[in-house]
Amino acid sequence: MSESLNIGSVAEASGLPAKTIRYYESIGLIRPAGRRANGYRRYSETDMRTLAFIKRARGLGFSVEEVRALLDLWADRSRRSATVRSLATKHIDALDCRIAELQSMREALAHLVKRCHGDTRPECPILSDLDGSGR
Amino acid sequence: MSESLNIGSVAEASGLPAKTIRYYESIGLIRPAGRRANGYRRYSETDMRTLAFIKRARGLGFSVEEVRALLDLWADRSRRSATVRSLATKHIDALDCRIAELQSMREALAHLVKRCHGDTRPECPILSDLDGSGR
DNA sequence: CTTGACCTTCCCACTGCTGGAAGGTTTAGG
DNA sequence: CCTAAACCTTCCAGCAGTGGGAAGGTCAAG
Repeated sequence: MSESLNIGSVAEASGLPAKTIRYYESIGLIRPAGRRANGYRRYSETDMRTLAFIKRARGLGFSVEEVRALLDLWADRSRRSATVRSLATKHIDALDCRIAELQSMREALAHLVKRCHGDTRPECPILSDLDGSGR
Repeated sequence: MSESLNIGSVAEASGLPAKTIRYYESIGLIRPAGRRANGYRRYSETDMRTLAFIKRARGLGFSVEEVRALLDLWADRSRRSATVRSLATKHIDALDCRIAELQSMREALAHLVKRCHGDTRPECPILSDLDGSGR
């Protein structure tokens, strides 16, 4: 067992495109993969777990830099859970911020749409609002 | 009146950085500004209104391409308000989509944070979840 | 006359990939 | 045995939407 895998196999297994894996290697997010005699990258089960970790962290919206920090913590047996928690909490705040921003756009726009007839006439409160001749 | 303005003045008045205004010109979002004898860009009140329009549309989260379409509609006296409305509605859908995405990240992460002690010990449900050894 | 605030163009950096070109390798089928 | 497909490799370029900064021209105040 523990047969080593080509990039296509880890890609499929981890859910990350091969391109993305190479990219992660190029920016030093993961260690350079070992190579076979023919130059192909060789991955282990451990590498696969790392990639799956990254995929999940990205899925929670962590930036690549944050993932880097999480990977360090993951590897650090003497970490404090408080450090991880604070990183996560900061990220939640950022998400809340972004959500609030989008919601306020959404509300403003929904309000304008409600007042637009949406027919064949050119009069449109959406455009009126945008050009400052609001109302 | 109608004195013409330098880029710095329209920038301040419209709220868009001068860099951004030049960028919008370079991608053809706005028409190339006229030039003074010394090569400086020259802007009119009309240009200012256009820039303010763009700024507001961007503030509602419309992409530059969407803004391009909105500008066309704005200039089109025979437009149908239905066209504008449908563009805006599509954008609201996109916002809703993005908001839902961020909220589901937020929820998932908040759930993990709640279960993390956040103390000096290394055990951390956040990392456990990320590496797939959840629970 | 000099200083500083403008303006110009240019090119690079960022985030996080994604696509494509040009080429080497391996494998399955005829 | 040959070919075609499906892998893999590297490198280069691009997306959005700016921001930063270099290197230089211009203009108004003191």
